Amino acid sequence: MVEYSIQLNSVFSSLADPTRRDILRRVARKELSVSEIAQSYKLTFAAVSKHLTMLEKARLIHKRQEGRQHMISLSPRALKGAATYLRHYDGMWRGRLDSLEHYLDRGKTHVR
Amino acid sequence: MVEYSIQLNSVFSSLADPTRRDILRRVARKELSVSEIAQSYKLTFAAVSKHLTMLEKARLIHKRQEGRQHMISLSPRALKGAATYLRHYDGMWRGRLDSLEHYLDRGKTHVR
DNA sequence: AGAATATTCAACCATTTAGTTGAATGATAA
DNA sequence: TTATCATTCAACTAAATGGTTGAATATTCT
Repeated sequence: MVEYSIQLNSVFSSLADPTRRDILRRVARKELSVSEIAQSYKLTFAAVSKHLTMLEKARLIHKRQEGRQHMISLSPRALKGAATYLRHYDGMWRGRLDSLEHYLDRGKTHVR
Repeated sequence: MVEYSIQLNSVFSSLADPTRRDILRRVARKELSVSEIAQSYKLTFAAVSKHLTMLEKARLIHKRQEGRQHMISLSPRALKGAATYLRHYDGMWRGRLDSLEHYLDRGKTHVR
């Protein structure tokens, strides 16, 4: 709430669902139609369509219409924001990492 | 659903909430008690406590008890999984990026 | 025009989430 | 022991999520 980037909300909630992550993985390799995507899951067409709507709102995919088919491709710009966010924490698991010493220090202060 | 990592679910849903991201940012700088954290938000104590429970389940924070206070610190191991996931897509926004040429190519195939 | 194909919309349901309030637990201080 | 402080639990509500089914829309084929 004290934070700048509202986009991270939709990007991270999109990534929180395994079906959506799987869709991203697949359209990253190759542009696919909605039908081609939907066939891979035990879900209804409508359910997959909803997932795609979410991914599109988060700007993680791009949808273009080709005849009666809607072709989906990855639009990785938004992912970059999330990656940048996480990279921010990169130093943390190198420096004061959850290493053995870390836990040993924890132990000490805990006894205090 | 076709996917390996179940942990990514809880990590990404944790990151989807701006309050939780803000908590992470703050405890990354300095270990803080639950009270100290809660004071910064207009939420009730209980609400913040719930956020912390979520972050702990996602293994993004570590909670240790010191007297009657519970001290919270960042536990960045889990974030690494998310970062690794995103790094997977790193090449994408360098190579076939949403650049001008990309859209021009799109235009061509679209006409076909 | 009519049929078939591809996708979305609308209405609904169950579950989860984010919040509240008030009581309960646990630890320290008087 | 009693009071106080720090935190959580329980019960509740409103909204969001992830799913369904069936109708609606848009495009292409005959």
